[in-house]
Amino acid sequence: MLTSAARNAAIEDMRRRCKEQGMAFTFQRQVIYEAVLDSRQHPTPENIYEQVRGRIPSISLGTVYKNVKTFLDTGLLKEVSLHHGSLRLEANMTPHHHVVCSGCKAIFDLEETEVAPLELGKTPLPKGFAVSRCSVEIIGLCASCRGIGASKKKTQNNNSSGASK
Amino acid sequence: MLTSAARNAAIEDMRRRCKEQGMAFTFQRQVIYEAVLDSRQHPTPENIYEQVRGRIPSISLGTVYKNVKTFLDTGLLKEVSLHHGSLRLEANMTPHHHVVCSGCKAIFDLEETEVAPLELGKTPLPKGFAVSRCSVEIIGLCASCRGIGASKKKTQNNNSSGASK
DNA sequence: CTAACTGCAAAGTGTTTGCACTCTT
DNA sequence: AAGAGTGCAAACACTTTGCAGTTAG
Repeated sequence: MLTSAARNAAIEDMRRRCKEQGMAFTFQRQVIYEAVLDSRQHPTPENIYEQVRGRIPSISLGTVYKNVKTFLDTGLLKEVSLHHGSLRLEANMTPHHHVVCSGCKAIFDLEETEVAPLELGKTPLPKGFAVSRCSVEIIGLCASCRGIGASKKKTQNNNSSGASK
Repeated sequence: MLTSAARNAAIEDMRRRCKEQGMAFTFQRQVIYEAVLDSRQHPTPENIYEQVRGRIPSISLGTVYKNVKTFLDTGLLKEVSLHHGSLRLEANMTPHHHVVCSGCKAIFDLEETEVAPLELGKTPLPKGFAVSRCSVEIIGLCASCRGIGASKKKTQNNNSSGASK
């Protein structure tokens, strides 16, 4: 939960960033941003749309998408998973961890034993939550994405299933 | 990488499972499964399709999807991320971890301090990989998904952005 | 006043489904 | 032979794009 002060600070910060980047501070943008801020569950664009419609009935889903994208580029919002958009599969059924490149979305495996085991002893889980497994994601940039310039390059995973066969 | 023996064992295991569940062991299935097995990068259905076409030019993308789904249900394959399908957003830009329910896809946040810090000292990362952050995902079933029967219920995240506002 | 933003609708991807034909068992 | 699986195409869901009208600065 966000304190009222922290919430206001976040909104103020957003207004400032809009100014800085020469983007208009519209009511729609404020309400969309607040919707994510206030959301306990990490919302989908559709969720945001539904919530925002409560305050701006005329808003369109397209506007939500456009602004969400703008916010992601600006660093005002973050996406929870780097792997939405398309299903990624694996045949390795033994528990293991992943190293993922935020540039090209490549995923490298790590044996479970290669990462020090997690200590969940003092971790406050939601009431009634039954843990089945823990997975660690080490996020960063792979060698080649660093090479081509560590920018937001969309080198996009050319993953032709690698050196398979 | 998979040793030839392990690969054969996996394929044999797959054949056995097909028998067990009364599903036909078709050439398409074998080749699709092998494509994932051989893939270093975690492939998308499209990646699999491309690779399989090398051996079965007449295969259709629909067949790949159908069989991938079957394999997921059977436990022969696993999906890397629980959050493909739709973008999930957050405004919390400070590093933190997630508790995710594999039933309803709900995501709960954990402060970074609530999980014991990771030790990456002896972790062998891919050459040249620059870590930017680590995120822990604690996967399991939330109280309500356990309640309704801990099966593969598709209660689907009704996430109306929670008690916001 | 001008550039940027909004709403709407049409176009794109990624994925699922229905159906006739074919193949495993 | 019978049921399951395949290929094809149409249908869907999620996201992006183009455009004319509107608004912030």
